[in-house]
Amino acid sequence: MKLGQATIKDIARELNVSSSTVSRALKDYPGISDETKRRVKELADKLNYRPNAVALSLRKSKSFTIGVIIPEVVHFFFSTVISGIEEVAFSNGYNVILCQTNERLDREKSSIDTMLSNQIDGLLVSFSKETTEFDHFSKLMDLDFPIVFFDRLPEIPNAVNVTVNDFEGAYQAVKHLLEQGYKRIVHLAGPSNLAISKKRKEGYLKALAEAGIEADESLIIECPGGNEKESFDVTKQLFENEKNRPDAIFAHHDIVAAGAMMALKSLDLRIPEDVGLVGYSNWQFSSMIDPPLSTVSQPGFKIGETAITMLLEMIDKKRDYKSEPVQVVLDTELLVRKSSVRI
Amino acid sequence: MKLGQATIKDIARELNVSSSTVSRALKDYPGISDETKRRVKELADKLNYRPNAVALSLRKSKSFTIGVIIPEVVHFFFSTVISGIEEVAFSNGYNVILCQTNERLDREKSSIDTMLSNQIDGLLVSFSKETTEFDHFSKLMDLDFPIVFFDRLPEIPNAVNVTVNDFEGAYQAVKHLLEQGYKRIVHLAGPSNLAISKKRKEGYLKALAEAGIEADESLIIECPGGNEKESFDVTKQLFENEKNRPDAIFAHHDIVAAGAMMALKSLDLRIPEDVGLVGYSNWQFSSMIDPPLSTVSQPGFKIGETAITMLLEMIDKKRDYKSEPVQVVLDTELLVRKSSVRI
DNA sequence: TTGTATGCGTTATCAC
DNA sequence: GTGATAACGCATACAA
Repeated sequence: MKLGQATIKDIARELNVSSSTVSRALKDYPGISDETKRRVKELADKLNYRPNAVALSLRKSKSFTIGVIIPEVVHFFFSTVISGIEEVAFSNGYNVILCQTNERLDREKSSIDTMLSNQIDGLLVSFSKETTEFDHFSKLMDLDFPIVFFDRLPEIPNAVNVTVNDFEGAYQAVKHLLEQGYKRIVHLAGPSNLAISKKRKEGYLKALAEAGIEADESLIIECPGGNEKESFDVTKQLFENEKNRPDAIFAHHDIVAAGAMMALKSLDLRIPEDVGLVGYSNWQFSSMIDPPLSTVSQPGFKIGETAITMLLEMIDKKRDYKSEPVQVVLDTELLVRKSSVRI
Repeated sequence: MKLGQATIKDIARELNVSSSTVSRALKDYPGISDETKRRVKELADKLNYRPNAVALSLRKSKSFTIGVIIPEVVHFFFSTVISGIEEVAFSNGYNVILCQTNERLDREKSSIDTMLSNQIDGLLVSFSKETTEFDHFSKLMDLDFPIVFFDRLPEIPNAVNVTVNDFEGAYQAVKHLLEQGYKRIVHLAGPSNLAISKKRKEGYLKALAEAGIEADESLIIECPGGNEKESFDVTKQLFENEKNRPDAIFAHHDIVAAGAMMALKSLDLRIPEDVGLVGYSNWQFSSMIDPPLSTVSQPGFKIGETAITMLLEMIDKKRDYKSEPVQVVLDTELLVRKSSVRI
């Protein structure tokens, strides 16, 4: 702070009343004369009085601030989630403190520490790729501190969380490819330590199994980096050899799909005629590339909205999430575009 | 807050010393016996003591929190800026409170109010498209409240700000198109009330003038919405008629360029052979579309870094920005890709 | 209808 | 070396 902000005391002094009177007048407490109220409010207005939220936090042991831990802000999906969080927070009078971990565990831990120092009322978390043990979260949960996880699921019993149905999303995507007549479908998978990656892989496997196709482990390739270059290289190598060449790709991520698409083009393979392609996440660019990329859309904004709504309920103790833990699973939507339609 | 956090008082009570002693011991003040220090620190550790930043804020009239006002989080450029801000803030022990205005003035004003209530130490602002008067900012600046504007420049004398050289960026882009032999260059411009839009238009005009080409007002079309659909429609109409058809487009924004690209394709015009295309901002998708889009890249991360670094200097009064106002202008970079290269 | 006293957690000032 | 006290801004239990 910096501004010579007027306080309740200033108003009280000027009006020759006590600070309690001013405090009560400002909040329309019963038992204050209309005349006093009028004078107080008038002066408050004139002095541009603004309650000091910090003092209030201290007094009430409540800060109306929630912390958000996110791996990377520069990520279409996450920025959408943040947007949803911010909307609901704002309209409920809450502030949002944002920390990005850059996928690092130490950042995650120290960010949480700072936020706790700042007396946040609750925490929304999508933890880092490095996070494999969850003590720093479960300790807090044991103390009844409100936490809602989103997108990435911790291995903590009864953790309240919001995710999308990754299994179903992947299943639908691969089923769609099969219906289009593709047979040898590659899966460019995510880092195997993330639950979302596992779920997507399982969905892929289920669709194959249902179609009576035996899964070929050599067609499941991990692309943990999630950048174009990585999947470009992987794809190029995989499709170079004409013999027994795959005819479709299900990528765990649109960026990965984009890299694959470039690799296919560099090999003069046509999409969707020669190779079908489906991504994941519906990044903003996906509809703009050529051919437009089929993808599984995750409701990022809604994830954010849902997560913070639940968090606020926990904070206000409107619902007892302790006795009735909640796992919300939101539906994905398969967006069929040109890259996977050949019939 | 929520956790039954240990306070200095708790430690004092348990150790039968006064809170002042504990406070001093924890901060290695001189004049405290090593023995006491040891005992205090040990217990603090055991109780997982964490200083209450809210109490500190109140005491010190300083919150180590800065506010960020941004039009939209879901915007590649802005998310990059936020990322830069967050990095520097974190490493300097500052928190970031984020508010998005959704390009609305009322949101902007009320967000600032809440943030001020929360005793932020300073403000980073990219104001909304609706903002045409700047009293709500200049009032604060008159009171010496630290504000740094970025990307969008307010009409306030001596406002400290960080922008990119939009004039030069646009100039380079159009010059490049001219060098490639394009002659009738359309400018899909941004909202005319934003300084950045004006600058880009001026750069466009200068490049034309230098090449001895007279500007044709009918080739400058405003696309204030900045979405694909808008520019798709505009472009389609503009290029439908073969007679006197333009042969290049300089869009104020990659999304706008993407819409234009789709329109050109729908008219079976080839890029870059028939029509050259350059965008602005280097969105993540720009390198992945077909053909890859030439664009003017803005150093978003660096803008964020620079803006907050200056803000922290203002807060710490390391430099007197009042007597020596600063306008930092960062360079853009023209990324030449396929969409604009025909020779 | 209004005022007084106290405390939220911390630290600066003065005292011993 | 250490302790008591006051203050940051506000709300509230208790008095009057």
